[in-house]
Amino acid sequence: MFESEQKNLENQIRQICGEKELPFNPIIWSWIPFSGNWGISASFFQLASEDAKQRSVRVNVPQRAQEIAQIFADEIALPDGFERIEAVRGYLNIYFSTKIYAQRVIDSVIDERQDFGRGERTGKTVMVEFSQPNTHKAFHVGHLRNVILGNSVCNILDFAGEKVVRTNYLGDIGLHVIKWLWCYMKYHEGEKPLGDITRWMGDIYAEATRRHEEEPDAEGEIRSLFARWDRRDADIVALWEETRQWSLDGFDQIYQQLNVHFDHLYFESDVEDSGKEVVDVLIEKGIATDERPENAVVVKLDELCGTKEKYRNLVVLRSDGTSLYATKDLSLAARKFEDFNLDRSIYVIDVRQSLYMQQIFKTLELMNYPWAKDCYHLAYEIVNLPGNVTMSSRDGTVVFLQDLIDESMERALAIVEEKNPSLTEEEKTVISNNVALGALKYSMLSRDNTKIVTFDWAAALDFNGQAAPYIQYAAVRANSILRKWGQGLPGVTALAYELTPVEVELIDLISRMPKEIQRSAAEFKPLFIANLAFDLAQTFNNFYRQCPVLQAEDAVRDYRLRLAAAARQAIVNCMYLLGIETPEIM
RNA sequence: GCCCUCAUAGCUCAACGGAUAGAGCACCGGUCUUCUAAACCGUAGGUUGCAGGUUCGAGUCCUGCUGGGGGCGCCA
Repeated sequence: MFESEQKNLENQIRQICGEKELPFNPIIWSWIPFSGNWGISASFFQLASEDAKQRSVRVNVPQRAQEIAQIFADEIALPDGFERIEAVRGYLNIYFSTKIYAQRVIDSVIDERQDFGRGERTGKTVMVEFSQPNTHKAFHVGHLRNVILGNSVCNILDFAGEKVVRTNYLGDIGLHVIKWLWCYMKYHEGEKPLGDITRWMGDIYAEATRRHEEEPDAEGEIRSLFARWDRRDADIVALWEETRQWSLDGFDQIYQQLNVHFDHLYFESDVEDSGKEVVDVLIEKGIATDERPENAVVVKLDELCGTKEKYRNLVVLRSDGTSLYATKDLSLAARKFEDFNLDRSIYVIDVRQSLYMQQIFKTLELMNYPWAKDCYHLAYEIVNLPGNVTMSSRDGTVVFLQDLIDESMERALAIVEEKNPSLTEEEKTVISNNVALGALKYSMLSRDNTKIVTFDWAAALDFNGQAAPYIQYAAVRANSILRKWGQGLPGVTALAYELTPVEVELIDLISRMPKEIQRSAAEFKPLFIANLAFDLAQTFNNFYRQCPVLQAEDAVRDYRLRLAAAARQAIVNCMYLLGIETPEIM
């Protein structure tokens, strides 16, 4: 928000460096880290160190940095909007005139509302592929992190200025589907899903797996069904299409609950044939080695790249000529760029597939696709159970998504009933929905992508502390002041009193939002936004306690009303980026 | 064997290579006659796994080690 002022200061520093024959480095501005001090800061240790090297003298760097900082503190002509400049221990601290900047921050939030924090359009298009569920299977908590992370990253990239294509890639073919069809035809012929479709589909899949192990004839029956599928027997294809649609409807139910949408869907079945064509090309170009029928078709990456045990070998086609995940991924990658003229292609896939992703990207590079370098694997750690146990449907350890949501909603509802019994049933439902899902999402987004999330019921259902409900509640409190005020927000109000430290801190935090969004987008880390949202909420709660709004004299009241509105908006915007809704009341 | 990743307060986690390593939970004690107490305040808690290195400066970067997790040709 302070770019032009920063530029001005940088230019002055550059000029002074010239005059004093000092080397010039690009200035890295950061916030003054002491609460209650609002302004920007830069350090001059590096400059001092380089200066000494250039002149081949030994200096005490911190001391010299302080001297240099002092030079700038003396020479710089403060631009409008700054009230103080000082050199402190090698740092140059430049303090905002709160009068001017506080107002600029508040005014622009109120003016831009839900767009506050948006970056300039970059004109770039980025595709984010996430979720990637298998049809005919269940959806459990292990799948949740991907959806929540992918969705949030999409929101953030969009807000940061890119055009985002939200894409899902559905595993609608393969052995798991045949197994499901086999079990359905044999034991559930004619049945149709009711209610929780995905659960129903998942139950049949679990049954199929069990029967497959238990029944001696199963293996043969499944194999012959696979053969019929391979021939594209009309009745099998018809059943596949019908049952696949059930799964898709079930996923829609889930995505709707999670408030996640996709702009485009790809299906494995769509890229299977084209994938085999890609493999032919690979063989033709000598990139892939065809060792059929004894062995598979393999891209020997280490051999081709001259690396040792780095990329290993990528199998791109089975020895019987059927396709693999890699077969399809290779053609899908190209198709994405053709279909949407992308600048970048992001894959949100868990960290266990890191090597595989590198293999795919490397193979694309060997095929000389110029966009191969624009593919990026956004790896995240998985969700485990306590004791570092990975959820597995085989072991029956999975926590079904719907169970979690239901339980969470129930608890949230009980708390709303207790805190606010006078609300209508509809209001209570909306609130418990926002609170329950918010808590769930926040718990996954507020830790780094590289950290394993340990799922346990108590933690998932804990609405206290650094969690979404705390943040939502802060926004609700702000809203409550505004509602009680009962009139439109006062117009632009000049600051007519000395801001208290907590007010300055709150405004400071609000002003950081645009930068945090850019940083978060650059690193694909919703965590930064999650942290900012919490800081905002915490500071707002302090403000709420320390600074009376409606009781204050008119000028103060008007200013604080606007500040409360701005703080609320900033919190709501952060939460939106996390895919979390903030209720009006709770 | 090779590669990736994680290790910070009792627990769960933060901390753009910078100033005094911070929150939450849990524990103990306090705060509703004032805009919703789903809140706030206070006390306590640390050799950032170990050893080197780079740097003016390292929880952060590099190397090695220890320990946990993951991955390494016909699963997705």
